[in-house]
Amino acid sequence: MTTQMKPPLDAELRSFVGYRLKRAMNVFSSDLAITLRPFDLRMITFSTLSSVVSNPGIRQSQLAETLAVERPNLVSIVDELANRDLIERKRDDADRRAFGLFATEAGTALFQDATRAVMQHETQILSALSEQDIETLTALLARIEQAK
Amino acid sequence: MTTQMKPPLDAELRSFVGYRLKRAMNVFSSDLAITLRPFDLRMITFSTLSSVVSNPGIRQSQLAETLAVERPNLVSIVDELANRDLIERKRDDADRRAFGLFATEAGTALFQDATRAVMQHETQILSALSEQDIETLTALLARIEQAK
DNA sequence: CGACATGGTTATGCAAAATAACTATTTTGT
DNA sequence: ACAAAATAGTTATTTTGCATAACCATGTCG
Repeated sequence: MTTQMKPPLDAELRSFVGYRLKRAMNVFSSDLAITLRPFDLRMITFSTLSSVVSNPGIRQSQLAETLAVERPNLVSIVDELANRDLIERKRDDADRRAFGLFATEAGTALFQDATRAVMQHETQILSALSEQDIETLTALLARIEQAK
Repeated sequence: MTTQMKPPLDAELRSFVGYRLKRAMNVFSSDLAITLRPFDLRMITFSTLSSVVSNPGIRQSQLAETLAVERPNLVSIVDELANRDLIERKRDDADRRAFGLFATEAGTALFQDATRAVMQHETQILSALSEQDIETLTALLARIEQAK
């Protein structure tokens, strides 16, 4: 007698790439949240910190644009990081409406530690994929993103 | 003079697959939401309807498990579809705690129309990818999902 | 100078997602 | 057979993410 494998209840949905994308994303992000918890960071605060570390002096409006976050929502995110002295708002003398954002030493250090953890997380969750697979995946995702 | 391409402000983040995944997912899902609007369906109600059409008699608890939705949150989703007479709750005589869910004729019809639209949407948003690419992507996403 | 645009903020609303606690029914263990 | 535990569904509540409108301060342009 052959082993009869009954199809999952979402078999039809699995024919949609969008559904697969969402499922993979859920696994990935809930797992990543756990990785970031020890640093008291969420995905969005990690992303924000990353962009500030890599782009000293970046403005909130640029950040909002970059991370696809509404400006009003970015305020509390920046507040949170600033209150923890991980980043600083410095008034821009040339345009006194704007702030330049800068990571503090503590912010840079935390970011480096968190980055190591995130990289470890990625290699762990992607352990079933080869380097080549990951490049392929990245390229395919980029093409979807550009399809906008 | 060579054209100088300055790196995007999220260049570092783009080295993370998780970030790419999220960005691609955002494009995909906000676009899909527009596709579903004419049918007055959201991603989750479409998914629910799909599972009910494909699995007549499925229970809410199975549905919640399948779609990775908390049971309490599924109640209002099922309510919504039931109020629109797209699905029906029928008491299970064998286990009178449970309901079996069934799509009505109208529900099945709407689902078929919506499915056509979603399939069209997918071919459109994935138009830059070959059949082979899509299969590859699907397989890679499945492996991430299983990495749980 | 006055009109308009831009950077940041506040307030607010809405929907998604999670948790606790409850009723009704079924299953389990002795 | 019966008490205890488990399961199906529900209600109520909270938290969070995401979006919009309206506002202040500053800068730009006619």
